[in-house]
Amino acid sequence: MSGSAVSPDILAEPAKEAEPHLILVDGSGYIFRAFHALPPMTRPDGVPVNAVFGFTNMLGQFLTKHAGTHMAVVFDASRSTFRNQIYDQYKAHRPEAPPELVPQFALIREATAAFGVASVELDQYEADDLIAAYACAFAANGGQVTIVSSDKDLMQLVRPGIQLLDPIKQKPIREAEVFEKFGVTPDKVIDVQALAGDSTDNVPGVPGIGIKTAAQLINEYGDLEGLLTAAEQIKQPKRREALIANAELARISKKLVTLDCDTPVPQPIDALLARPPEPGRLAGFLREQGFRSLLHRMGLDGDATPDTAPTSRPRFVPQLPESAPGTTTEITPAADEAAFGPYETVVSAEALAPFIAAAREAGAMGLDTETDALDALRANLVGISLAVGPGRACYIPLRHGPLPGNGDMLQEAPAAPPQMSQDEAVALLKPLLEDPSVMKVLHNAKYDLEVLGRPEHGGILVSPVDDTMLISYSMDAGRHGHGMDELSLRHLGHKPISFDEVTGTGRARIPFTQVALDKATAYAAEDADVTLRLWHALKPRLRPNQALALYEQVERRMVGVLREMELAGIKVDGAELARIGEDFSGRMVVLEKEAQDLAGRPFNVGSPKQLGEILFDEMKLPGGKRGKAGAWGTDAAVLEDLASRGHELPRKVLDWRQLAKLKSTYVEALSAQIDPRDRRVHTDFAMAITSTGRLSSSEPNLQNIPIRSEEGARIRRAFIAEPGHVLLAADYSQIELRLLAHLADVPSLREAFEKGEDIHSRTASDIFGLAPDKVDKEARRRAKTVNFGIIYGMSSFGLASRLGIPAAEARAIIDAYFSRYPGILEEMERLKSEAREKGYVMTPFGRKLWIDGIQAKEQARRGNAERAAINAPFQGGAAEIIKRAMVRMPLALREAGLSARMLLQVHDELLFEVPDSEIEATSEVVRQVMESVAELRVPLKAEIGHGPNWGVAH
DNA sequence: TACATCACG
DNA sequence: GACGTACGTGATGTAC
Repeated sequence: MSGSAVSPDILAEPAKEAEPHLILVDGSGYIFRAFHALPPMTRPDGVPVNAVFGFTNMLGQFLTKHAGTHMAVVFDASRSTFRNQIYDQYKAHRPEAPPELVPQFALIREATAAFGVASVELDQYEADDLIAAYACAFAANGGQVTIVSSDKDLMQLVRPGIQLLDPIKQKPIREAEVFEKFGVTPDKVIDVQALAGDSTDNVPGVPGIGIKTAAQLINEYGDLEGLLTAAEQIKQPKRREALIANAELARISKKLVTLDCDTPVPQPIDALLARPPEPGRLAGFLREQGFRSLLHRMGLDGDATPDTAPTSRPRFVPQLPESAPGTTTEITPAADEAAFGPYETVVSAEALAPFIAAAREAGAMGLDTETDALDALRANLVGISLAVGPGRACYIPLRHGPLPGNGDMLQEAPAAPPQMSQDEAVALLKPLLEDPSVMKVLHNAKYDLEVLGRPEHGGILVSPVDDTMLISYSMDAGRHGHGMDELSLRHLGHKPISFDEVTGTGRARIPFTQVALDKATAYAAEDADVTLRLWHALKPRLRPNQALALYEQVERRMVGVLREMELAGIKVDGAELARIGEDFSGRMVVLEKEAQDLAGRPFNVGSPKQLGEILFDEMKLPGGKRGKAGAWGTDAAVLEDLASRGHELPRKVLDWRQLAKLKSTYVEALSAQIDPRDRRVHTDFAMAITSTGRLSSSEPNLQNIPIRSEEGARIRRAFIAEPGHVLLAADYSQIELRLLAHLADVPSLREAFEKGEDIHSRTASDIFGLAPDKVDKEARRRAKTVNFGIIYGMSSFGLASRLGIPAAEARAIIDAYFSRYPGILEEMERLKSEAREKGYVMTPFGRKLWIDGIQAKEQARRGNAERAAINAPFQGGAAEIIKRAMVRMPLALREAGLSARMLLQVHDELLFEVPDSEIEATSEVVRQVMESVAELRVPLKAEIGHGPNWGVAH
């Protein structure tokens, strides 16, 4: 694909997306623990529910702390399994399930579903067998697997990619822990169990041999068969006799304890994809069971949980309501209020080791990188900071140079301070940063992951990752900014040292490489410390705010997807841009001269102020309006109006402005952004800027490349595909209007979308009372304006000014619209009152969007907020849909064996670079993913085109 | 640095 | 009776 023609150090890395992670919960373990740990409880109707309560509580707790890309709770389906055919005594003395537990099994499956988690079970197989099958398959495909169980029988599955998590101790069980328990490596566990047997499961084993002896024998003879073959030579007579006499029993035992990776599975792995919880279903379930305390604890018992005051901190949810008062897991004051610094500057492996050990011990760490630029694709790594607990953080400088200013011309050049080499630091840190059992917490992870993933920085693929910026954004979009300093002040009551304080500003700013190590450490280590503390403060809020699924399944997965897109960039034909620029320059010279001749004097055509004075003071043209600064308004609408009245000057200025805009922004600035290494431009997608859930794009902004005018389209045609490739553009058709038809459930609009009709023509027919074949261009144009205006909360005044018609006429059109489309007016009113009462509105997928100013006393400000509230669910819902498509796209393409790269997202459009031979297949995969990503009352439709450049693809 | 303007969805 | 009037972004040039 196109990568072959570009610089390998940028693009050589294969597409890697958010790390697949499967969590398998051993349901039976949870159930029996809950049942025996809790006193009897019944619902009002007498159904026993203590196990249901305990299970629900434990699963809820678990989900506040863990999430994977895939997840399932695995249950035992029946008492009788294939093992009873091998050995009829297997688990024979297990008592029947207590009668009070029996009716709870079904409710527990219901609870699982209410959390949006898959249940898995299969007749004739134990949960352990299914766990083995899924774990093996998932790990074999390169995924990470966590099995939540304390069942030692599962320890045989531990290997790279598969670990156990003890649900009681919350402790990972890996090879070291298995060895501690069985005295052998995980792959030999079944041989040890075959010899030692298991009285609780009635696995016979060899009498007289326990785990210790078994481990010793297996380590000596390799495996069970090796041992049985050599049994004759064993010195101890008793042991020898026992082994010879019970060889067959040992073989049967091995079969009983062996978990077969080839066990049939009842559902494909895809069915285990972590799903968003269904809004209301969990609350409904909890209410049905009468679990009021859980409703409350999960924040499902009323309206929005108000944000905490700026300096107070959210608390962890107590682990169990039954635990004695005061024994909850709230942050202790000591840990909570640890000082921010002093921090350690680490310049040796010896000094780094305790931090690495502490990170592994804690299972989570804060991470931050310092660089010498903001552009992640060019920046050099200057240092790394780690945090392992509140106040426990360090900075590892790597590329700090000598301090400026203290060099003496007569002496030798000043030396750089002693530091670890990057190679040494990477060698020590890479295993930790890639360790699936240690959570790495970053703020704006995309940036650091881009820096650390570059080959010259060790190609570190940090995983797993949490991002405090995205955690905050998932809950609080529109409410405030999500920069670290702001969140620290808001949630930790602490103002971190600012970057400007460390490097200076303006001309005096020095690169981070020139910052003295003590200052650099105070700043950098604090950022890692703050990040980790923010994680502790914010992550537990996700579930009670119903934002966990959004974060885990959408926002967090977008990090890797966007990283790949930014890395890929898009090729721009610089020579073509230069030709366009020449053409525009020549025409601007002519227009400028003509404008000045018409004005009667020279003036700066680019100055709205001078233009206003000429038009309204000197030429005395009518219709001038002053802006808030007292200057005449001269924007395009004003100039168009003047031009339509026959004045020549405004047209010249309009034409000049268009060319000036295109030339400065899209010819000159864009050309300067082309990376000489690959002749591509690499944008930076901001994930937590907008108030609606949209992305934004900057440096350069590739979401506002011209298209509407012919001059603009020339620019777009300078975005090209590599040789042998095309650009493929896929647009969601009318996505916001589809959301309107869905949300307000408008019959006529729904029908038009079902039938694939032109929606604006349908609206024209409906509101102007025209037969479908009588709808002309003008009627359609007006209907289109109304359709979009509705989504923006437009008033009759606004419609009148857009259409150039009297306000009364506009009023009549809007009235016709609302009466012909019942439900829309109600929906608009509902959104306004929801915003007023709760402070936020919701997208159809459950993202809360906070509306700033909705309570304002000033009518103007409040009006703005009300229109924002009306628009937010549509804009935000559309953003949600395309993000879901984006996180599914890389896997879908890979599974289809396609090498297309996703390059850009422009709100309702995805742009791909596709090998010529894969155009058709890619189109189908893209269409399938985009159209199936949400189930609305109307179909989703993607329109797809392709060509050698972006203009043609569209 | 604030404002006006205009490129996009 | 006055007020303001279609949502969301980012980049540029002018003027202060």
